[in-house]
Amino acid sequence: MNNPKIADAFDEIADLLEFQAANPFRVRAYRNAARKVRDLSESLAAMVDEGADLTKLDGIGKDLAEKIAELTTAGRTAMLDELRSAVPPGVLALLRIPGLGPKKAAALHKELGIVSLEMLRAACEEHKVRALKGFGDKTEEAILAGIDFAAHAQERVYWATADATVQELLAHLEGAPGVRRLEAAGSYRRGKETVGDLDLLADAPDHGPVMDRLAEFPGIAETLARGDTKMSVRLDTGMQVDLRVMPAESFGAALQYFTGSKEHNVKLRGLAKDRGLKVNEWGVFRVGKDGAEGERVGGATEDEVYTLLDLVTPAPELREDRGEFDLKQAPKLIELADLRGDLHMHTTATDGRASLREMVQAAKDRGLKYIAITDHSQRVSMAGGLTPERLREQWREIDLVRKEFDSIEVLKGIECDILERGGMDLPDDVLAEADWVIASLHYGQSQPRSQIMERLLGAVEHKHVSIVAHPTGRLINRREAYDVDIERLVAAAAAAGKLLELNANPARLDLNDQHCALAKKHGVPIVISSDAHRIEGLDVLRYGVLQARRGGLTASDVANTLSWSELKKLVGRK
DNA sequence: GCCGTTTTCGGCCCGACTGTTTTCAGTCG
Repeated sequence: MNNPKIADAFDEIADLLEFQAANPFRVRAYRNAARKVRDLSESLAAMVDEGADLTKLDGIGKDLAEKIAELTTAGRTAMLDELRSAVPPGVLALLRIPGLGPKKAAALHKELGIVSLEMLRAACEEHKVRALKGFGDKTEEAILAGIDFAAHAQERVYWATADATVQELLAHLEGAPGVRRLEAAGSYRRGKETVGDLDLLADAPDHGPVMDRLAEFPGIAETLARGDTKMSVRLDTGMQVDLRVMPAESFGAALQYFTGSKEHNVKLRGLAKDRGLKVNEWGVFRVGKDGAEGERVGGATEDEVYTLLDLVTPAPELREDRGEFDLKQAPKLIELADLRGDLHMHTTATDGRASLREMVQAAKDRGLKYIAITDHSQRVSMAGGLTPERLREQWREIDLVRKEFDSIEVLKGIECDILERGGMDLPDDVLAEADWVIASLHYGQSQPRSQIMERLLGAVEHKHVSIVAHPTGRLINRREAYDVDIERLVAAAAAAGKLLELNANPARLDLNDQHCALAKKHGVPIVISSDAHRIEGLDVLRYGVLQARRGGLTASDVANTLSWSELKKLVGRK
């Protein structure tokens, strides 16, 4: 059993335990473990095989280590089997309904015997639900409305999609009377690859006008809640937007709090407690001897909050409780302006929509100093992949283009397929002539790990290959990664002096943030590439930069911040 | 269920909002 499956098992255990009203901290232990396992780059199955001490992992104790061993060897754990037999399948679906938590869901199951969304709908329509203690007619109506919502609850959207909505919301709210400051917080501000809902924070003397303004936003489906400081709405797209209106003196504390992540905040508040302080969205407070809230000591800015706890202020992208509390100084993370070249793009020669010259002009317009033209190789027949003859033809065209354009270098590249049986899709003598050779895998994606790794490692060790593109192949929300041993791939790249791509397409973002951190640890340079198939495709680099920042990368960790002549030496091209 | 030079037991972040209640539990983030 692989890491994601183990994480899923722990999450399911947490859900089931919660449903049974188990100790909330025990539930949290399982959720924490699920997250740690998901974040882990090493294969737990391999660690178990090697007899590694899993309790060395943060959040994994004796009990969870045993369950991991059980899951990796037997593919199941007795505890989960027992929980599943105790809770009818379908009951957990109730928890997806907004407003239904474990307590209410358990009451519905216990009192009315409800085991599915369909039964729940019938019970609501027969008004059996409102008769239960703790339920009323409003709850019943909310559940009925929530069933349809839960049935097709949307998944988290790409950061890029969320960004478009955020910009519209901010532009709309800026017009509200009295608004002094406006920020988008939450996972959006942390630059997470997907965003579930939007958190907006406003500094205004009075909450009324700002909330009224939000209510007028075109595309609001309904208002979910509205109080003195907090308002929640749902957009037509299904996305939820939470607005908080806070006074200026609390703005920093509020921004810190609503930026999260949850795990970061839990840790932060624990650290505050150790220091005799309390942190909430209103500020930082001393705690009296009797535990009562004491003097307020700060909270106007985020820096103030962190400084009061003797911490450096981590960039929002780093706030995931993945070591940011140990920072002695804040790293200067990479920025979009640091990128000087783009080394992965397509033209009409294969499946691109813009011609060679159009791509060069568009790249030059965007201030890029060098680009590599990297169309597909012949194996990718659906895209009209290039044979050696057609590739050489394109390179002759590039010779001409080089004379037509100044102030941008155009490199002769290729995105060469790694064949299903292993080996490269073009002969060595052709690859030897290229300035830049990308190796990537498009076919045989469901092969077992051993085969996938043989292909990837073969490419890494190939003398003419510069880099492996979209190394895991995952498509966010759509396709799982190939079965890649990322730890081994990174180690091999380090040994061979090769580079790895961070593909900036919002649907790929491959490598992911944790993989970037792993590459940095091994000293493997990352190249952030657009993989553009049209002119506008060149504009995705910013999403790659966000992902790189989440991995803690600085400009010196990213190879296309170098000039081409520096980068050429790095990859050993003549 | 995890964790620990203050602890191997007793902690484990904190507050807003809603609905169903007459003071609070449940849910959510």
